[in-house]
Amino acid sequence: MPADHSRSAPSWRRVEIALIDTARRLRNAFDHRLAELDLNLNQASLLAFVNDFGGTNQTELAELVGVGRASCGAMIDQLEARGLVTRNPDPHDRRVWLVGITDEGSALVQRFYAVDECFRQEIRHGISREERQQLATLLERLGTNVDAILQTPNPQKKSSVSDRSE
Amino acid sequence: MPADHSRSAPSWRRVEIALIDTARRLRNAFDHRLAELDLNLNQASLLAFVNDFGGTNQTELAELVGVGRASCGAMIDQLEARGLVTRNPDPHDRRVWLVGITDEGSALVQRFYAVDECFRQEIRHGISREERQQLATLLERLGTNVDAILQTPNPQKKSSVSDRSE
DNA sequence: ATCGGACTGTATGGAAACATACCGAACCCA
DNA sequence: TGGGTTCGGTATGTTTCCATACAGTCCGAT
Repeated sequence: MPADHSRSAPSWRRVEIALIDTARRLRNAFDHRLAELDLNLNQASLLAFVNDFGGTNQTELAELVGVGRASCGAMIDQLEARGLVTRNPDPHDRRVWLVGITDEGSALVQRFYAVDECFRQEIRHGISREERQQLATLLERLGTNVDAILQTPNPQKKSSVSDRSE
Repeated sequence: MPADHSRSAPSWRRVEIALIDTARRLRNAFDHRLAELDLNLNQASLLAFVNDFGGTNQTELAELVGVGRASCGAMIDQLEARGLVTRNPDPHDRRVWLVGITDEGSALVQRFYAVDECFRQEIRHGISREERQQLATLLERLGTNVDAILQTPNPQKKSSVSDRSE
């Protein structure tokens, strides 16, 4: 536990780090609760997306969940092996799989919703709706700034040969 | 990029998920910038802690940075191999290493501070000091709730064989 | 003095995610 | 009708982290 932070807040350790740290613990707590369903948060998210949206290809799912295409494929492998989702060929494009939910998967999503509801209730203890709204707004703006940075090549990169064709 | 979220906000996807997602991108952006120093965020944090606090044992460092002891040891191995930190025996306890910073490490921390300053400035674009303060407060409260959950054994655990003796 | 418990650091195996490279399929545009 | 480009999915290797188990050390109770 990060309990005693008497020496843990030097000048450089500010909100951004706290956000990353809180998110990590939040994810751990989420996973902890979802262990009951033998799912982690990403798997549960994927499952819920498939449940809500029906036939979805893997690349889109990867973007929605926030992982790479390879990782997403591996996740689908696992869920498919457990009989929770199915891969159906897209009649219009022989490259893509349309991922669909099974009855069993759908049932598990319902249980996920229940766990999620309970979890969220505990997490939000002492935090008002307005505050959550503010939080969402701030996160949105932060995300915008972050994306701007990620799209910047880099101030000065020092990775060996900087081969830029233009 | 999570760009087009036109279908990415079903009923269950709320603030908590947005927080985790934003934190992930924030971390990526941070690492992206720190690549210039051949450091990731955890390494930089560790280095800064050692720089600010001097002789610190590994377990304490692990808690401060927010990783396990084993991971922390591995990180220190790397930093030590690069001549950025040193392991000195504790005269009072032969189990512990007191991790100290080298001149080279201290110099790198200064560069880290510079990168961090610049990064933070970009990240905070359009976000006022009061809003950051609010954000910090909310994160603090969220963290408290999360810790409460993590300390709860679990509602109903179903982890196969919960063997105690062997 | 010594025994058991608690703690520090390390070794090991495994999970999750990424970046990269690749193959086949689809698309585009002459 | 071709040929180059783009795109979906997968294979591969690496990185990072964790959980567990272990050896060495300290400390307190007896």
